[in-house]
This record gives sequence, C-alpha cells and structure tokens, in this order.
Amino acid sequence: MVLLGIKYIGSALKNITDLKQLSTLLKLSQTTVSRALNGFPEVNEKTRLRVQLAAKKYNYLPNSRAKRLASGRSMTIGHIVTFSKEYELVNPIFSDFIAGASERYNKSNYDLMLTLAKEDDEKRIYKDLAARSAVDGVILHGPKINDNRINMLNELRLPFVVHGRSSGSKENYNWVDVNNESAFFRATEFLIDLGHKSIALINGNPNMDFAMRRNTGYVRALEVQKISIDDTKIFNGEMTEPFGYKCTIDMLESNEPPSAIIASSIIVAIGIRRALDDKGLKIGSDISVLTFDDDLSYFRDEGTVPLFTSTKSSVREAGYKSANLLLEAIMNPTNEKKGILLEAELTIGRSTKSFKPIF
Amino acid sequence: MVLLGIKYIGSALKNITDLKQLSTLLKLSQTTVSRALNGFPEVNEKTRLRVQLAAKKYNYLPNSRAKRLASGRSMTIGHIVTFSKEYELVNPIFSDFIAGASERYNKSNYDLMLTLAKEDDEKRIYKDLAARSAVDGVILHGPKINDNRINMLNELRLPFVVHGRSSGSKENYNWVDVNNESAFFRATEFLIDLGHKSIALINGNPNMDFAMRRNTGYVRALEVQKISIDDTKIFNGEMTEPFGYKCTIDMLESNEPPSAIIASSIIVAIGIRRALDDKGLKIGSDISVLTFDDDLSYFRDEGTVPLFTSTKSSVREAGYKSANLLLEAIMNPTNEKKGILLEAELTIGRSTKSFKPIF
DNA sequence: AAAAAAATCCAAAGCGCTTTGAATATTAAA
DNA sequence: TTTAATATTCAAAGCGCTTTGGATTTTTTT
Repeated sequence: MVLLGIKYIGSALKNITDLKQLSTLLKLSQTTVSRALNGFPEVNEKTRLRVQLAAKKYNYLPNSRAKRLASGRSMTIGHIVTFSKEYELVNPIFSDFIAGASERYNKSNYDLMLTLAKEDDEKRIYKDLAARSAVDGVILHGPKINDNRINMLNELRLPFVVHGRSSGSKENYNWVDVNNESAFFRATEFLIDLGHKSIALINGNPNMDFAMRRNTGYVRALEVQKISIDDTKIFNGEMTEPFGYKCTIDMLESNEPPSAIIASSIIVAIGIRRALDDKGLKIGSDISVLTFDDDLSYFRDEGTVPLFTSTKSSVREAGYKSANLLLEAIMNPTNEKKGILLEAELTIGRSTKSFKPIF
Repeated sequence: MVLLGIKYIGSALKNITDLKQLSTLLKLSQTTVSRALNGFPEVNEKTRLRVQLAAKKYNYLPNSRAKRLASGRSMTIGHIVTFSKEYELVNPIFSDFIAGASERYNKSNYDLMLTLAKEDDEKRIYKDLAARSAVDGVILHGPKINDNRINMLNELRLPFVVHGRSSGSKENYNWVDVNNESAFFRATEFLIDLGHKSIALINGNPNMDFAMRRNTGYVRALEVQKISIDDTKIFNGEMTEPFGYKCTIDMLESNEPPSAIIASSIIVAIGIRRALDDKGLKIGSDISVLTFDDDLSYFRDEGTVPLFTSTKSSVREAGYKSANLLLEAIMNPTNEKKGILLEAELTIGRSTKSFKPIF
C-alpha cells in the first residue's frame, strides 16, 4: 500500500528517508522544504511549521553525507590524540577534555572525529584530513616547545585551536591554556611559606610546553626566596603513577630527601603517595605533597577537605572553551587570533603541612 | 601560469584537490582514475602506477564528503559514551578502549566519531545517527541488565557490537566481553584459599551487567566454600577513587571489618589503599586487596612484582576486537551474530597475603 | 485598479565522488 | 586473417542535499 509516496507496513508509518519523499508528501519543492528546515527567512511561517511537523512525524533528518557535500562543510571537528612511542600511553585527561569540547559541539550540531595515532604519524594525519577535507577544524593537543605542527596547520589553512601554547613559536594562532607558570609559582611559594626549603618537582616530559612553563614558575619562586635549585630534585617524564612512585623512592633513598614534592598530575601524586606509604612516611605530616589537578572526574575528591593540596583547573572547562573558540574561528575566518588564559586556583588539602625535620 | 590544468606558484607545484583536475592532468577519464586508486581490477597496471604516482606527487586524496555520499557508506564508526547524570563522570577506561578500536579502524580507513552524551539523550542519538545515516555502525558501551538499547539498535538495523553483554536480553547481537563471572570467582576463591573468610566486594553500579556478573562469581565462590554472604560488605556505585575510599573507611569503622577486599577497578583500589593508609593499615599484610585491572596505560605497573594482585584483562584489546567484529559485521551483513569472551588472568602482586587476624 | 514591492515558492545546477553500461583497444582462438 | 574473447577505457547518471536565479503569488503603494 502506497499513499502519497509513503509506504505503510500494516498501520505503522514508515520513516521518510530523503528530501524528495518529504517534499512530494508535502506538495512542496525540495528547495522550500530544505529552507524551511534550515531556518531560512524566505519561507512562510505556516509552511515552515507544516514542514517541521512532518519531518518530526516521519523521523526525517537530512542525510549527513549529502548535506556535507552540498554545503561544502564537514560539520566535524578533528581531535588527534597521540600516544608516546615507547609505551602506548593514552593520557586520561583527554577524556575529560573531550567531554567539555563535546558539550560545545552538540550545541551547534558539529560532530567530533577522534583519531589516535603514534606521534610519528600525526603530521601525515593532519595533511590527510586537510587534503580529503574531512574536518572543518582541529584541536591540537599536547603542544611542545617550538611546535612545528602549528606552522604546518597554518600552512594547511585548516582552522585550529591549540590546547596549551608553544613557546618559541613565531606563529599566530588560537589557544586556550592554563596559567601554568603562575600556578607553579604560587604552589612553590606556598610550600616555601610553610618553611620548606628542599622542594622536589616531578614534571612532565621536558619537551612539553606546559612542563617548561611549570618549571619556570617553580624556579622563579625558589629564586625569589634565594633558595638554590637542586637539579637532582627535578624529574621529567611521562606522568604515570609508576613514574611518581619511582621518582619518590629514588629521592627517599638518597642522602637528602626533600621535605616537599610538587607533582604535575594527580596520577603522579597517587604514585608519590604509594611510595611514601611504602617507606612508612605519612603524607602531609612527614612529607608535603602538592599537585596540579586537572579535576579529572573519576578522581574528584568529594570530601570537604580534599586529600591533596593542589592548584586546580578544570580540563573539562578548557575543552569547552577550546571548542567554542574553534567554532568561532570557523564561522569568522577573518577573526584575529585569540588566546584564552585560565587561572588555576590553589586549594588547600591535607597533604601539606609546615616544615619540620624528620631525617 | 597554468600548465595541464595545474597552477604553479613560482616553482612550487600546487596540490590537486579533485578528481577532475587529476584526470585531465593524466589525460584519463575520472572513472579510470577513481578505479585505479581504489584498486579495481579493470585497469592496466601501468596506468594504475601512473595514477598513484601522480596522486602522491600532487597530494591528492579523494574528498571524504563526496566519497561518502557517492559510495553510500559513511566509513565512520560511532561511539556513544554516556556520563552518569548525578556527577559528570567520564569513565577513563574508554580512552584505552578507544585506543584499541582506533588501531583497527585505521587499518581499514574508517573514521571514529565520538559522541558524549547524558544518559537520557543516548537513545535519541542512536536514532539520529541512523536517520541521518552518519555512521556505518556503532559500539555500545556500558550495557546494563536487560538493556533495551540492544533491541532498539536491532530495530534501527544499525550494525553494532556491544562492549560487554546484557543478561536477560532476548536479542541476538555481537558482543565482546571479558569473563567477569569467572574472573571474580577465581579472585574470591584465591582469597579464600589464603584463609580469608570475610571478603568485601566493592563493585560497580548494580544495574550494570558486568557488575552483576562479577557479583555472581563472587557469591558462587563463597557458596562453594560454605561461607555466608554478608550484604553489608557488598558495595555498588560509581567506580571512582573516592568511592573506594569511602566504602573502605565505612567498613574499617564498623564492628567487623573484612580481612580482604575485592575491587572492581584499579581506580577504586587506589581509593581503598588511601583509606587503609589513613587508618594506619598496611595493604597486604593487614588487609588484602585484589582488584580487577583493565590494564589502563597510565596506571600500568612496571615493576617486576606489581603492587596489586589482580584479575587482569586489557580493555585496549577488547577495543581492538570489538572494532574488528564490527567491521566484519558491516562487510558481511548476513554473518551470524558472534560473541567473543576474553579471559582475565590472575596476577599475583603484593597486596594479598594469607589471612591473619589483626583486630 | 494598476503598478511596484515584498513575500513565497520552484526548477535546475552543482557539490566531487562512484558506478553502470557502453565503447574501444588488445589479445587469443578459430 | 577474421572472429571471439578479454582487457582497458570512457561518458553519463546518480548519491541526497544546498543554493542560484527566476517565477509566481501576495501585499503595498500610487
């Protein structure tokens, strides 16, 4: 049984799957139906309502593939997440970052395309995305010092936003970053105020921009207080739990263990805690620990007084803001490039106490 | 300066952006060029080589948007990840799952589309994806007992693979799951063998299928040994670090603390450890802890003897296999539905010791 | 009431590919 | 050498939308 071009199976009405069906049903041209659904002004409001109702009734949604081709826009944002070559590490902060970004994309009907790649493949992937015109823009994760991906993306004329920044880069680009330098300056200063003089830093890989800035903040605070920098207490590496553990054990087994440790990630801090525990030391009272906290959802401390004293900044919020900036840049390609700097807040927990000698 | 349809800027040759340009350059029809690039047999091998070389030279890649429309396939797999309504939690295991899936997709030039959504929106999203024909298939995450999403996806005729299973569901579907029942049976049995009689279980949300199966395995092991089940020692909730902490504190402050605890996630186990530490108890010697371990990359224990005794199964591998099964199902729609059951391995660490009374 | 302006709608072209069906060139069989 | 079979190529249609330019209708102005 066929009625007005719509097939019925029994009494249940079948979905309409393309514009043509819908327009013949409504006795309108495809043009008008398309315009009605896309909110163009040159269509009578009564007609628009009729169209919208029919679309809803028959579960019609425009075919994404066709829409993307016809409109010349992919309505898709690419995120390329790399894992380090040695280990196959996927940074868990990206889940929360993407949760924030996704929230923004949903509002504008953009899709999110995720590519996981080995570091060596990353540049090829950007080039491919641009060549095959698969995305309208990308988010650049984990910028390094002097990151030449930025230069490359500018040359590709692919709109992008950097999550973080790249010191040394001469390029002009959009970015969303947390004030790492200031966060770590304040963190270090806070520990010095508590009387600590030997403060270790367990940081990310040294080629990462955020690690460099954090190091700068840390060093500056020590210099202000005329405390000499002890290179044996600065660690750089992949910010895993075992890394935090190992660095801490090494220090505790050395001649002069620090009285306080600053960690670059909550996951590292968890490793530090395990090491202290193994050595029979009490966090806070024996050794103070302060961590940068991305506010990862599965580690969110719900207690009134959190365990870790931290400089906290929501990576999820960074995701939302990055996405927002990128969509703006896509809509208005002539916009000036813009940087958004988020401040971290220092939250006092139970992991820091004023200095008292224990060794 | 225009040469053979290709514009030169200075001496640098400009990329070719569509088939037409490439085919006129090569003095071939679009048909032939398309076939040459897509590996069709009806094209001379010399011609194919010539085409491939030119494509590479001019950085030509077929426009994804056009290709998807013309071929009728999206070459895209959808992953819908939900966050629970109360908290906005994004499960970190999904990073590693997706890393595995992504590896498989890359091999077949599929893209991965990620949607994060509130639980309430999920069904609408599946319907939309199907209606707008945006993906060729989806992976269903976090199946619940009697999950009606499965029924819905079958009705939508959208190919899918469930990561996990759904007990009670009468539907026929593809799935990849770890043998949770057996893993937790063995874990419990192992602790009983060590002399433990009071064993707590900190599990996921009770409506989750995996949580139910784990509970079943745990209960069965106790029953086999004629140990009565103590409901006050079974906890269900979102598997966060604070949840592990809180459950443990509650038990330790009760009249009869357990001598061993089984955790459903390494993140919960970290919370347990913190609680034990706060109460001055030593993990392993005072209270044994055994955890299910998804082998999350950022928590991977590199030491020779890992801290936690665990039943381990790589969620990354599950991701790869799920992706593989889905692509198979898409290629051969008439294939029988298939289930893949992964076994977890019991790895002995330092967090479990034979029972000795401490209270 | 006719003319001008505004509102509403439509036919057809085009997005950049894939794929069908036919044409042409080459090779094998008679 | 001719014919049949095979290999290779091509022109054109079509995927399901958006968008252009024009046609038609309605409203406003004179």
